[in-house]
Amino acid sequence: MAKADPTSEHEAGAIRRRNEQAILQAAEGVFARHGYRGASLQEIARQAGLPKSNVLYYMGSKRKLYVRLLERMMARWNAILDSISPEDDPVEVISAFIRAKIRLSRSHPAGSRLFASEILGGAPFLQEYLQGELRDWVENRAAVFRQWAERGLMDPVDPVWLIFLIWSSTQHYADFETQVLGITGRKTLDDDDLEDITRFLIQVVIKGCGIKRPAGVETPPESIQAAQH
Amino acid sequence: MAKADPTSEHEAGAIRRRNEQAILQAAEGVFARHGYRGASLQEIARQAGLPKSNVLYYMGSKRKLYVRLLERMMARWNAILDSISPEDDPVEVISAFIRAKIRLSRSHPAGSRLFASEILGGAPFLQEYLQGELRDWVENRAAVFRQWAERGLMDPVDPVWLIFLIWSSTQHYADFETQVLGITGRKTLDDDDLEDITRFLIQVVIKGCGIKRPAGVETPPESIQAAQH
DNA sequence: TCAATTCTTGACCATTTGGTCAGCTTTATC
DNA sequence: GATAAAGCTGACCAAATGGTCAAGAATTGA
Repeated sequence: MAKADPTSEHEAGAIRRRNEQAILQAAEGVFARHGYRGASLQEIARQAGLPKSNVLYYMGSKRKLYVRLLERMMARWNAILDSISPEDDPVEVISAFIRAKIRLSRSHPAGSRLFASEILGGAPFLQEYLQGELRDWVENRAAVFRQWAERGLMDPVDPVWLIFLIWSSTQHYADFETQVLGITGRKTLDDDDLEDITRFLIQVVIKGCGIKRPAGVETPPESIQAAQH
Repeated sequence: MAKADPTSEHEAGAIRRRNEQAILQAAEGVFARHGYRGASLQEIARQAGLPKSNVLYYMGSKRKLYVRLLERMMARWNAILDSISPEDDPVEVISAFIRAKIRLSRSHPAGSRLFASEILGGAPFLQEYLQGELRDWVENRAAVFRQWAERGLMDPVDPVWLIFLIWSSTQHYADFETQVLGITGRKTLDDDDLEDITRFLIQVVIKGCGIKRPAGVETPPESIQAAQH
């Protein structure tokens, strides 16, 4: 007797898709919590509601499963990393980036922690990505920031340190949620909290780096109001 | 034949102290890299240059060893968390805190990562600390920040989010060193880099939160110059 | 000097690890 | 309804895990 109900889905490969999804989700949590070595297929299988053999059947090996999760997270990442040009409004760009980053950490907390765990462990599987795509992206942004600084649209801060500042502070609320909750005594961080945090970070970064709108911009859109005061 | 040279040291307990130190140092690195579950006593023993049995002889169990490392790191932590009063100079206090935090992450990177790994894993061993000492400390600081805001010495930002911002950004350079190095293409972060980062963070936080010196302060000390511009 | 204490470590243990595989059942295709 | 393909999984494996222990070696203190 099959445990899964033979419901509606009739498309080919439906079973595979459903089981893979269950495994990926379970694995993301376990890897995030215990790291690559500390995670066990047994626990992943249990959380996915499947026997261990079945996990191996779909994923091949622990390593392949892990790499697949990393790649999925990097893909989400890349979807955010749209490029910018020196002609863009700095206030708008920085605000949008902070917002997007927080939203990503929020919508995929396990993936975010998985990434953090990988980096903590020395990034054995991500060296290439860090030194390739991500590095190019950072240098691209840094170049634009420098042009903004030259045009007086922001203070001449080191663009790389600025990027890392945004990075770390936004990441923090996903990766260290336990710490934030423990210290604040909350049970969860709700959407209002996140909105507060987002506005706070935008305000501090924009004001702290003296980021200005280029001449000719009149009405600041809603999303940035917190940054003016 | 003993492997350790029977040199100078003649004080009682010298052997124990030396071996425990070797074990603790090795273990800090391994736990930081692989997390509690992922770390193996075998590897710790190897890095300490001792047989596994010897590690157990000194530390009792994996769990005890881990807890001991956490406590050691928390003790270092606590040494930084000196209390402040509303009469202090906000600029001075914030700058000193950022500096101290960076210095700690810098001087004990493995311990810092160990802490991060513990939090990522849900802080199973640190719940008490987070909800006790650390929470009290945060609330204490938050109260002072609020008074500063009332006296117009800083913007009325949420003090808790400010503390977390400082926390996360300073921690980042220890925990995510791999990422920073990979992306910047450096081999190491030297003292000059760290000084740059420190000044940048101090500047952004102080300017970004509109933190001012109280009336009556004339000459800003060297350490803060970067924050004025 | 000699007994007491501390230190050292290989052998060993039960359990868990990632992974294989053969044989089964279910689903898809014509 | 038959054949093929995909899905399923318990039994099994070698290796590694945290931990115990006994017996000997080195150090200490009187």
